[in-house]
Amino acid sequence: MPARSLTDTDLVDRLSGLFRDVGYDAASLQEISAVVGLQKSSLYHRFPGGKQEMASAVVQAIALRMGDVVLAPLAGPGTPAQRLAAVAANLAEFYEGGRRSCILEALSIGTVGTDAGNRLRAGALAWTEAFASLASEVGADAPTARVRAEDAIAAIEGALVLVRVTGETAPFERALTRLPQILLGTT
Amino acid sequence: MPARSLTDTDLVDRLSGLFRDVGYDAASLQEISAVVGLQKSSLYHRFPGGKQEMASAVVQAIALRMGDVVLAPLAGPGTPAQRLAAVAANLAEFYEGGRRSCILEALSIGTVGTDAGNRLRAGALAWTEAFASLASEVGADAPTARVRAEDAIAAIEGALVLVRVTGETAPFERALTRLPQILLGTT
DNA sequence: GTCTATACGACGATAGAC
DNA sequence: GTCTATCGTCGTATAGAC
Repeated sequence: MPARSLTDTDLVDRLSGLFRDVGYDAASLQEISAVVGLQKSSLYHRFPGGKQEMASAVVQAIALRMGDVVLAPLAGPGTPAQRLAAVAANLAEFYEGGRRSCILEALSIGTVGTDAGNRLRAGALAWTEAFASLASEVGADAPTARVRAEDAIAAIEGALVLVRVTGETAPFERALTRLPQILLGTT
Repeated sequence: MPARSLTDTDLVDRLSGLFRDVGYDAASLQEISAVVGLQKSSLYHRFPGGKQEMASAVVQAIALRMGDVVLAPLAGPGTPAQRLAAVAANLAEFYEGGRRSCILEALSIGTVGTDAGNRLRAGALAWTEAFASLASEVGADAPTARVRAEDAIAAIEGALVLVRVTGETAPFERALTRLPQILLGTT
């Protein structure tokens, strides 16, 4: 089989960056082509389903990435607070201090296909369950744990929106700082 | 002067609905034309600056609307808690229980022009100051008040994102319920 | 002020050479 | 697997009749 000029990983990474920055509909194939360094027809060779399949692959890749960023540290050793601190550090890096958008938000509006949409929902659910599981660990009952998890994710997502509108990153940094309060009930 | 088949208010209201639902780039002139019931050329008569001017007008109109929804009740009579409850009720209606997106989020991604972008930032600032002013009223110092205001808005925006992805409106309702805690420090 | 008709470039997507 | 070249459609925007 002929060599790929770009690994699937690199390809999807660049796609992710673009979709996170401009959303689905504003990401034209022309711009995608420029960003990844492949002609449009080559993109269709990699993604026969076109732009919608690219979006779907991006969501899948980021869901996988969130496994490393969120799920893995939570399953690791240390106290709940220590593990959550590791997650916060990872999130700060993943969102580049709040300057990059979340795919949950950037790809949930517009003409994205059902495939990517379903994967987005699944990703949100997985994230929620991971956070909820940590809350349970420190004594919260199931409904409370779920509420805390959703509130924590909402705090992050909302802060990212605020940062994008205002240009000020402080709200995002605070959202990460407040994670223990929201999730563990630490005062 | 010839009669308008549609008032400016009605026109912009319908534009707002569409932009809130699909964002800027996915709102084609064809769809806009169908939604407002005017031909594309008539839209250019009303908005010589094209789609970007439509988006700008939408942001301006919603900023005005937020005056009634948020600023006015906060300036009215009653205790801070009572006034905030009125705001929460208005927000529940404005966002239709979480099923409609916020323009701050829907129009802050993609190829929206600088005009709409500047108005978005101004709107976010006005909202922040209104909330911060309420927090000050119950004893928070200026920096704390601002932090509380931003956290409150982030909680709402994040909940709206979560609702759009998952279809569950509970996080949004909780965000409104928690407004007093976040903003007034009520436990 | 709204309409029909149209310009024309950009869009997503495909064909076929290498 | 990537490329050049091209398809047909839809995008924003305009011209000019009424």
